[in-house]
Amino acid sequence: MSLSNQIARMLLEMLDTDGTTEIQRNELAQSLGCVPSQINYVIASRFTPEQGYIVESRRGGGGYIKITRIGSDVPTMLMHTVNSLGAAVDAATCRAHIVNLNHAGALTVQEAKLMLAATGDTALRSLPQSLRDPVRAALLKQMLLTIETKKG
Amino acid sequence: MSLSNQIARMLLEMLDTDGTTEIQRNELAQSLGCVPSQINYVIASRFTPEQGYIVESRRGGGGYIKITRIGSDVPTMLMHTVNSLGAAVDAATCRAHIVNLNHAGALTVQEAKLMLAATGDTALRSLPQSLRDPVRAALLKQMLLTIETKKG
DNA sequence: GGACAAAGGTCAAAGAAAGTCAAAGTCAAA
DNA sequence: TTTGACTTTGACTTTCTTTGACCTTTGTCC
Repeated sequence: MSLSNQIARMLLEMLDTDGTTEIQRNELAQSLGCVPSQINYVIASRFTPEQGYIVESRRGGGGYIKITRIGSDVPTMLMHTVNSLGAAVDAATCRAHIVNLNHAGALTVQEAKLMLAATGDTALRSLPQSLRDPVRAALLKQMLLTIETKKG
Repeated sequence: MSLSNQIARMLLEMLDTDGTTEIQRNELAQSLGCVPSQINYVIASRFTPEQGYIVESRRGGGGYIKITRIGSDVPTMLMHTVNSLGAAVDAATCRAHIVNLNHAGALTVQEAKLMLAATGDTALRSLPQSLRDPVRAALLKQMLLTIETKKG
């Protein structure tokens, strides 16, 4: 297996946890026994926007390279989530959906936070238990549809 | 993490209380174990007007450096709105609040849309009339508090 | 008012990362 | 065997950080 492939695999593995990873170019190159610019080559050839990645970096002391995987098809994911929602959803499941969509890049941190605030038990505590989950489902759907409209 | 980043984080933390902070350059530098001019560097590179900060200072005995976050009245506005909310709020009033905060620059368009989606009658239609306005108020409060946390 | 001390300000040099690019190497397909 | 795409390498560039020497402003005390 080529060196580039090894590096790519390693990066891919790091990305697996939560779709994002941050490296120090020189450090990684050293640990792999290659020149630093090799890392650039791998990123340029295998982690392009076309292939679904966003790369940010910073030079100078404390510099870094950050790679983020973007969700394959955001509108589809959103629609999928909306469709998978029944007439009611409990707080934990709802939270999982939101966190998931955020990690997949379908929701910004800000959007996710707002949605968590709206669908959390704190906001719905005035309601009798029996009504919370249905309202939560309606809220989540309505908000996801808003996002979808924006991005679709 | 680089020294500059640490200093920036520290300053940001100090700002969190009320959007303003006053430091003694030499003292802070000493406590961080860096040269005083490092503080200037951090301020020049991360607390510019473009990034929403005003910096004032004074030399000589009793000198200081004061950093103020612009738009620190946004949290105030949000808090004001939250405080003005009673235990219930009807759809029209709620909508007015949101539109208002958006025009005032306290909410982005995206945030406003999400909040409108969550507090609109569509999302709450499964609830009996008597429960809608209280829930709406709780939702709005909870979401505004989220925004506030972000920006305060 | 002048001298001195106590702040903060400026700037340029050195250091630390990452980026670029072109030359050289590899390898499989035509 | 030639060609062309893909890799590997390293010299050089650009950007950001750290440091220290020197400057300016302000306050205090004769």
